[in-house]
Amino acid sequence: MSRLSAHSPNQRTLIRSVFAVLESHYGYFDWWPDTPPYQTMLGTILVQNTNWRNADKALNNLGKSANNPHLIELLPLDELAQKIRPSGYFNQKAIKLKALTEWFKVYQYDIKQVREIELSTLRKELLAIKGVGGETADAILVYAIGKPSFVIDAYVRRIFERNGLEAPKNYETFRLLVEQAIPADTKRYAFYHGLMVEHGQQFCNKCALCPLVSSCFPNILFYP
DNA sequence: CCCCAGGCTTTGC
DNA sequence: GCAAAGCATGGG
Repeated sequence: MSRLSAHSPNQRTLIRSVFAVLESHYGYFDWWPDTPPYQTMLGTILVQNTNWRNADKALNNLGKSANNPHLIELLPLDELAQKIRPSGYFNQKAIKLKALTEWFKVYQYDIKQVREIELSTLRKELLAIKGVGGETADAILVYAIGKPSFVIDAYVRRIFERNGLEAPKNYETFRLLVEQAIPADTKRYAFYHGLMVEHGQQFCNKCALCPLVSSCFPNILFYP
């Protein structure tokens, strides 16, 4: 299979085509729907390098605290760690949840105040939080805050690489590339990332090729 | 027993 | 600036 190198003129076309194929196959769905913003933020930390099943167990263990930053603030660190045990790395993640909550407190735990802030400013603030890297920051931005920042995760990388894209190794470079290929829109960014996860989870991660898209690849590569 | 899952920070070169 | 180690549980 031929690969499109970085800065190839067809690079963005390939990206758009992959999304188009997935969208036509799976149709629209509302991914991560109706989850309260604070709980969504906690979820982005808890799911780091684990599966959603384990992250969800941790959220359930938190009970009402999962959507109440005041309760998380009052919860002793070691108790918090024990509750989130199923998500793995629980000692580190407990510290991360505390740090994230401290950041939220600056805005009086009010998501509306957060949404007043400009995207680039918020992104810098989030990246400054201990335990929040690029992917987590973008997930918080798009799913909890509602800003158009595209999440680059293992699924996005894997699927694009298997479909001929020479994906930038650097996170920021990759994110900007995808964002240049798609109009900035929160709902669309959320949905397209959801498509990647949906598709990635339906196929064996060890497969050399991604069955659905690779079979469509000959038809979409040279599509204008 | 092995490997993997929607990362991030720290350390060492 | 990049590679490697460390963090830890649950499921196949």
